[in-house]
Amino acid sequence: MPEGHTIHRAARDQHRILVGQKLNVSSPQGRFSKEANLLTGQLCLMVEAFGKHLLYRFKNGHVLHIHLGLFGRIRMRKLPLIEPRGAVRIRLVSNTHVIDINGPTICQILTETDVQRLIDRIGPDVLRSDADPELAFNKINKSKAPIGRLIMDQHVMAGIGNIYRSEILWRQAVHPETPGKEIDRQTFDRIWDDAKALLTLGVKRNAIITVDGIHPSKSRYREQVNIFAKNNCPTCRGAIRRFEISGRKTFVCETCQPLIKQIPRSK
DNA sequence: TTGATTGTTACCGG
DNA sequence: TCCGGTAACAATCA
Repeated sequence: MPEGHTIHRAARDQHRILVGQKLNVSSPQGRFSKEANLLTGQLCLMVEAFGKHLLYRFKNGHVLHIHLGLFGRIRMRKLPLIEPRGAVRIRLVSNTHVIDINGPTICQILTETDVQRLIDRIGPDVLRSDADPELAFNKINKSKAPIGRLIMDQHVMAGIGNIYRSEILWRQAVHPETPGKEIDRQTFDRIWDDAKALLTLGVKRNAIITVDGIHPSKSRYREQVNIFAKNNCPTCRGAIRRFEISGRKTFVCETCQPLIKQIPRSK
């Protein structure tokens, strides 16, 4: 179940394991052989994440850029090597572990210039300590686009995916169709802080947990959510409305997240 | 076999 | 220029 938080989680774990080691890099299906050849035998200096983008920095200046997209996933296990499972595009092997990356939409080598362009392109990442929420608020504050679109727009702020958007807005009692410019600073801060807290928890538990005080489910899907793909609101038991924003399913409890009407102009 | 999916980008028209 | 819609791509599972 890859998503923003999983990527950060992977970055953090792999950071510990890959950094300071020369990696054996291969492309079991041959699709990224060129990238693998450029990296194999190179010393890994750093692994970091910007939003949902993962960067592996190597001593020779090459940067491996991975984005998992909708279907990609990363698996890490201890040696010994086993047969690649599914469509493994690239395999990173240290002296203790193997990391298989399946189905990324992006798997490429970047130069430092490319990296800077990437970082400039995306908004502040709620999970990074160097993130400046001001940048996100300034964009939201000027936009009449719905907040449900804006908080998931990685150019505005980075890290939130489709499940978290419905969950965060429900938790903060904000209707997803509220225009960005009607979100005041205090409300924005609540959204930002909640996103940060939920994504941090997600990284820690490696599952999307948005219900307070609950642990990952033991079932196949470990997620624990309030309204995403649910029929009834856990608070008021009312029906959850589902509709699309930016072509993605969104969930809202119209009772607990009323759409605040514009204040009529006074004459 | 079909449909759905925790994402992003390019492109086009208004 | 900005905004919204659509297609394309990716892999897996029920």
